[in-house]
Amino acid sequence: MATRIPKRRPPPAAARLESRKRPSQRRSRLTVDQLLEAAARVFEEHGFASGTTNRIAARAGVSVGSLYQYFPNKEAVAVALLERHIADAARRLDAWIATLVAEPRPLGETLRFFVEQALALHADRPRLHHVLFEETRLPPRLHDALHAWETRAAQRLAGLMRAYREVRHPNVQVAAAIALETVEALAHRFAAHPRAALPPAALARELTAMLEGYLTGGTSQRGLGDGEPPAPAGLTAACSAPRRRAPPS
Amino acid sequence: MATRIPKRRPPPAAARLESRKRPSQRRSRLTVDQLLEAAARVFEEHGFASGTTNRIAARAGVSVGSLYQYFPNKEAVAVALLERHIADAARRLDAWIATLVAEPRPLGETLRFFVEQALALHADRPRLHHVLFEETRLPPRLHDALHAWETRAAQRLAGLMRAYREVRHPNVQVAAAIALETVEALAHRFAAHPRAALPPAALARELTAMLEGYLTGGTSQRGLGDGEPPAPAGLTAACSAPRRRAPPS
DNA sequence: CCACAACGCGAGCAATTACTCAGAATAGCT
DNA sequence: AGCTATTCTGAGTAATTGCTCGCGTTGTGG
Repeated sequence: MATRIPKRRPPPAAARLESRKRPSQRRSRLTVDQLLEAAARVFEEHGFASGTTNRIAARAGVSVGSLYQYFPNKEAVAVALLERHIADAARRLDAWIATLVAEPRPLGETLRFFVEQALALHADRPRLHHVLFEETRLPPRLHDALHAWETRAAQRLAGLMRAYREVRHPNVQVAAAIALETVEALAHRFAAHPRAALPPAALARELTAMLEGYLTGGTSQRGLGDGEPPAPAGLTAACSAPRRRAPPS
Repeated sequence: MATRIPKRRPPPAAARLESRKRPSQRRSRLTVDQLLEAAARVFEEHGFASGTTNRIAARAGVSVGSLYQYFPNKEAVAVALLERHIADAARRLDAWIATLVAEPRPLGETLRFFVEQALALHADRPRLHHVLFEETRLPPRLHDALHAWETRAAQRLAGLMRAYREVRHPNVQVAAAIALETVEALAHRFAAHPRAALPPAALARELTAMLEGYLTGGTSQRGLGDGEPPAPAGLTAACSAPRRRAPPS
């Protein structure tokens, strides 16, 4: 079949994309929790398309009817899972930013911590991650939530970076956004398909180095206009280039 | 329904994952081409799960029967599309590496070209890309092909980098792999979901700067054992570090 | 022009799935 | 216990889809 979501029954009912019903008794709250955990496992195992609602219900030890009492449709289950994940990530981000603000550490350590946290966050249940983020068609609301999260994270990271004198990038906001996207993108990619040639430790080390170099380098604000021959035959220049932290002469 | 691929009919036929039949007349070769192009469009529009074989056939102006004469199942269509794409990418990579070897350019320009090519490659039909790479369960054969392509690309890039004296990373092979993965990951990410805050031009510029800094910085081969205070307050060191391509002592 | 092979057709089968509904079971209260 | 709202049940329904098969059409070699 295939995700026939807002189709089929125009007059009767099923168009309500909202939550349908909220569990009020303890029993039902437990049911919802079991359903969500079962859904996570089933999606992990079968993917979104083949992760059928019947399978989810069975795995949770309840009947399909119960599932549809709390979720208007299959997509809503995935969305709930996604929201739960986003909330968790946001909580973690806040926590470690608070830590770093409370007791500052050298830039290198901060970045390394950041990279490792991001990698760890994605290394946990990578298949589920993939199913939820890539296979599921997320509704606009979720898109917005994700965007908001990312913006907030970039701003917080920028704020953190501004505290370091070594960070010389001309536009900290942009630099933070790039750094965040880079880490996210690579974490995503390596969680889904680990590369034997680049084990997690090496990845973390290299990525940290790359970010540190990027943030502390004063490069790239010319760009745009390109041109300008940057050294005769593509050589010589190494550290000789004008920008350094402390101009030698 | 849902990708019921190697199921259902054990004795009769349909288990052959190979190509089934090859078109020999001109007419049939045209049919196959039309089918592939139609499949690309249909997958783009509906995703893999809802991109039904009937729809593909209809879009191609032929009947389903004809589709199944050349493809053993739906998945095979996606795989064919994917193989076509990989071949194309490999061809482009070879072409521009040849160009760069023929007439060398400064590192910055080379990197910028590399970044822009990668971004452009993914910016073309991003939705189709996503469907094929993320929504489709690719068979081991394809996985291997992709891995091979990536390895080859990394090696070629490393070879190219070795020609630049400014490239100071202690392990060019690793550096090239990281650079490649980074560009691929970001290209992928931004093709799928462009960020208004980071338009393509800015992304290309920043990414180029980041890579250049990374490749020309001698940082990162200590790491691993961590600890060791990296200079009083995380600064100074830049190109000053001792390691270069050739181990000093 | 003829016979044979390659190719194309498309109704329809069998499987699979999202989702419903009428009633049974349970919890919470007096 | 008795009563009501909440929760759970699961067989059933309509839709949808991958894929087949028997037959018609077109190309090719002689």
